[in-house]
Amino acid sequence: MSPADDERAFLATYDPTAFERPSVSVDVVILTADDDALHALLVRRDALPQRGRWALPGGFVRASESLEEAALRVLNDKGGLRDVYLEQLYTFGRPDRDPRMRVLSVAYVALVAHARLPPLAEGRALCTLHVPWSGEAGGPVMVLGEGGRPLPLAFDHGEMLAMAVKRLRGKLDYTPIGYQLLPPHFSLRDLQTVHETILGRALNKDSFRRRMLASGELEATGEREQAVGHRPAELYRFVHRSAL
Amino acid sequence: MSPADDERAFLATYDPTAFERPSVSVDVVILTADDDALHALLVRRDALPQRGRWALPGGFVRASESLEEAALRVLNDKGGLRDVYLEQLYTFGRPDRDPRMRVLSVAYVALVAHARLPPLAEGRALCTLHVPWSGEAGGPVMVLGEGGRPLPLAFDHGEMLAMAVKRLRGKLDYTPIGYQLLPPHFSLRDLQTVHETILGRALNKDSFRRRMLASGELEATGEREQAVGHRPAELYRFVHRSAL
DNA sequence: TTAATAGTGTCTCTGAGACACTATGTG
DNA sequence: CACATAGTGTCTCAGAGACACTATTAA
Repeated sequence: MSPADDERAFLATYDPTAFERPSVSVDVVILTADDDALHALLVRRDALPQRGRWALPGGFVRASESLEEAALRVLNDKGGLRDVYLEQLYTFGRPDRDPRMRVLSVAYVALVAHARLPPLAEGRALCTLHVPWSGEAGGPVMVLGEGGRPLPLAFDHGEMLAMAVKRLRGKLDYTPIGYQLLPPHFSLRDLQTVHETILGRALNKDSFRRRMLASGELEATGEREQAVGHRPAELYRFVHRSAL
Repeated sequence: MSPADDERAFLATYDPTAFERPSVSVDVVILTADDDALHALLVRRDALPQRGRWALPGGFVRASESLEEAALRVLNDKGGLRDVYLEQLYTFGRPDRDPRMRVLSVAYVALVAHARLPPLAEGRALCTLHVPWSGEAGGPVMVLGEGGRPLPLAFDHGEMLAMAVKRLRGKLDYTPIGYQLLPPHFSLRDLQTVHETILGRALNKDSFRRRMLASGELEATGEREQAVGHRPAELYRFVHRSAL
């Protein structure tokens, strides 16, 4: 019998139920920047468990789809979002993280320009993130709702939000990823504000300009800001570096 | 009925089989540096599927254990290793990545000093990694066995190895994580060699020394190298920074 | 004209690379 | 002694911060 026949014969008799299997979901941290603050799209749970608490949009992974496809589906179904930056974050697997049963959750981060967010359906909200630590130290984050009150988060979704911010801060050191949170054309000031919002600290204007322009990833569009009460800034777009 | 009662009543009637569930495994990239090269501990599969190919040590996640506990169990059972650096890497979930059934795999990276590796059991090997790309560009890696011949890898384990190297290279820019691959006391030359091995390029000696000593994470032990044919280097140990 | 921000030119400071020089072990 | 590598002192260069100065728009 050839090795290929071996494989076929084996697979025909294999029992896939021999090991206990957990449920697997994806949860997506959908981040936006506006008004000098980071916001995340959260969904109020109206089903048990954890009814009334706020959760990241998520869903169970279907048998035929990859993890990333599941995350894209969640983005589309729960946020009405397509073609956004999406990156796998971390997989959470504490046995007791969901009281119903064993559920692993693969967390993703998505970045969306504020203007691209469709109107929010009932039970959804853009909640403001408060990050009380600097750099990539990590730690808990607080999420404020409409009235500025802290919102109770479901499951370990607070951890996921915190890790998303941490990851983003790390990436910003070597990637101008902030443009994912801006419209296609933006001023350098806009970009700096986004970076400052993510990092939670002020940046040096001159140095920021120099770094961004030297990166070769920005291209002047020739357009300028409209109707601002001062000298309008030139608008730039992002271009992907040809080779490094 | 109180919210807490609601939760209890709900959980009592919840059907955990309502969604299809994949199997979940952990695979651990156990890395070591020796002879100016990175090595990974691989296991030759003698069961189907993919019999004869080389795989990362791994195992299915049990119902009662967290992902990290599963990875620690794999380290102990398949590598005889305890108290090593361990970090979650990425979760691989292509629906067809295992021909038996849907298996998600949460990959971990472990770093082990070469001297701490116990003798290898039958069917295990320390295989040399060849990384044909520089920086964090990413790309495929080649794994060489005893005779220097490329080994066929099982499933998507080549991707896991490549991502482990990529992650490690990224971390090295801001963490002297290389000490995890060295004995407790080591010379600066040893540390530099490890960093060069991981990065795949030569580093400036003076600058490396300055950076390491300035980081505040190294402490001179007062000991020196023994029986080298030249001036012996001072040995250092790592200390965890108190505050940043 | 004034207010406000965009954008530039330049000085300084710091960290990395380069390199020469000294120190200290073995044979 | 020669030799090899550890470790230091110092020059140069590049990038970041600081800051003053010019440019350009709306009101």
